Amino acid sequence: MKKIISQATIDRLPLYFRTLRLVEDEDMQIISSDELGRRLDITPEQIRKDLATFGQFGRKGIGYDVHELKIKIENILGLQNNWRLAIVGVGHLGGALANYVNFAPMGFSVVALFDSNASIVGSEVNGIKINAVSQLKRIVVQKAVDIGVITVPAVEAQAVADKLVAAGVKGIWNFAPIKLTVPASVPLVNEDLSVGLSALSYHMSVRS
Amino acid sequence: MKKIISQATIDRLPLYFRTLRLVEDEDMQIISSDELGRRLDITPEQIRKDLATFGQFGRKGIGYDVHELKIKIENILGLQNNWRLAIVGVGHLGGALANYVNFAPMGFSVVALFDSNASIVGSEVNGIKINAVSQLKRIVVQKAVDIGVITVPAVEAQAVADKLVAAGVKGIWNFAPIKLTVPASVPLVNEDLSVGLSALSYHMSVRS
DNA sequence: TAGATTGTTAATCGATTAACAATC
DNA sequence: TAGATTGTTAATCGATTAACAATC
Repeated sequence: MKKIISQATIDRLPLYFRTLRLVEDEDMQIISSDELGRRLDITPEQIRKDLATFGQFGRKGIGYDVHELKIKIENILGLQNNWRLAIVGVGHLGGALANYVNFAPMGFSVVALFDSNASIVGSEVNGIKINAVSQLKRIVVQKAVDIGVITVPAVEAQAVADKLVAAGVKGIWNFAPIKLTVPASVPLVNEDLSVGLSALSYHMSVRS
Repeated sequence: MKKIISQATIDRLPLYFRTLRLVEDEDMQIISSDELGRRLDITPEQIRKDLATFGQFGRKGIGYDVHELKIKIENILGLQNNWRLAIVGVGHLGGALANYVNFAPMGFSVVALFDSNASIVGSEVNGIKINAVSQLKRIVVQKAVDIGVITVPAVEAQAVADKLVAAGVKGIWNFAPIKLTVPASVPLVNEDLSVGLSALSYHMSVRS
């Protein structure tokens, strides 16, 4: 599974995955690139190209087996690993993520919460206890956390990232609006809300 | 301001904007593409290319005026419009966005909340009253809402989008994991958390 | 068979990187 | 002046689109 897949393709795979889950629930057995494309506003050529990147398992003249393709994409994305998340920073956003219902169908589960605010340490969110950040390393190891989610203010984010890396997480999902520096061995994805909102503002402006 | 700017460039502008705000706070007057690039992990060539898209206002041998560039990017992105947001769906995520502190420095303000759950209608979040969805059109007009933020479950998202469009919003920011159909005249930006998290999963998998 | 649809190659398009003249 | 740095052109790289043979 070491084949290089372009980031653009990787970013479309979860859309295919989600749609395949939906059509599987509709008891559809086979789907064409055309139908999949219609449901996602992506050209069928693009979809076939993306899928061809990691093998050929469509049937000419027929289409793709929905279940088989779903499992295949799940494995390409590594979702079958059932990654375990720890959220650092249980403010409004961290709390919302601790309750986020769309993680489960993708195989992610939140197993630990951390906050530096002593007044909320010890309480629970969605049945998960909030721990002090001082306990981060111990609990990350104990709970076998794979992914650290950073939802602290920007000024604290780098320190949290450092702690997560030291504790041995395998990846970081950062919501703080700041550039983080982590070892190349630890994949980092930034979820920057200001980017999408600014793009929206731009498109609204040029149109008026 | 009708010049076409590539989406890739548009998506980097908010990063430049944020960094310029920071360095302005550090009382830096002038910044080079090199320094800006170092702070963002973007090559200086890329930055100069992006900025050159909408005019020339750097000084050769010197760099860019921090304040001037900040204002320029703010105007390109249309942030000076001080867009007014309405959030539809005050669950965990909608509630978190109603409290999100990073909107204000970019000129966005949340002016209305809506939810279909009668048991929370009438209560307040961050000092903003939650209204019934049945009041959406009236209140969107009354409060001069520009942007509709969709944080309802996927199955309800299209209906909410239709209502927002009918009420006359100028743009939609969608957090529901589903493809929405809106008129081409209404810019739509999807904030899909599963994309980033899946990409993280992928990178963690290929590395192990 | 005829119609449908994939997988793949070739063509096009667009974005990034490199290079460097202009100039502060 | 010499050193620094922009703005722009050219070269490269990568992604999307088009076309179509293969084949169910």
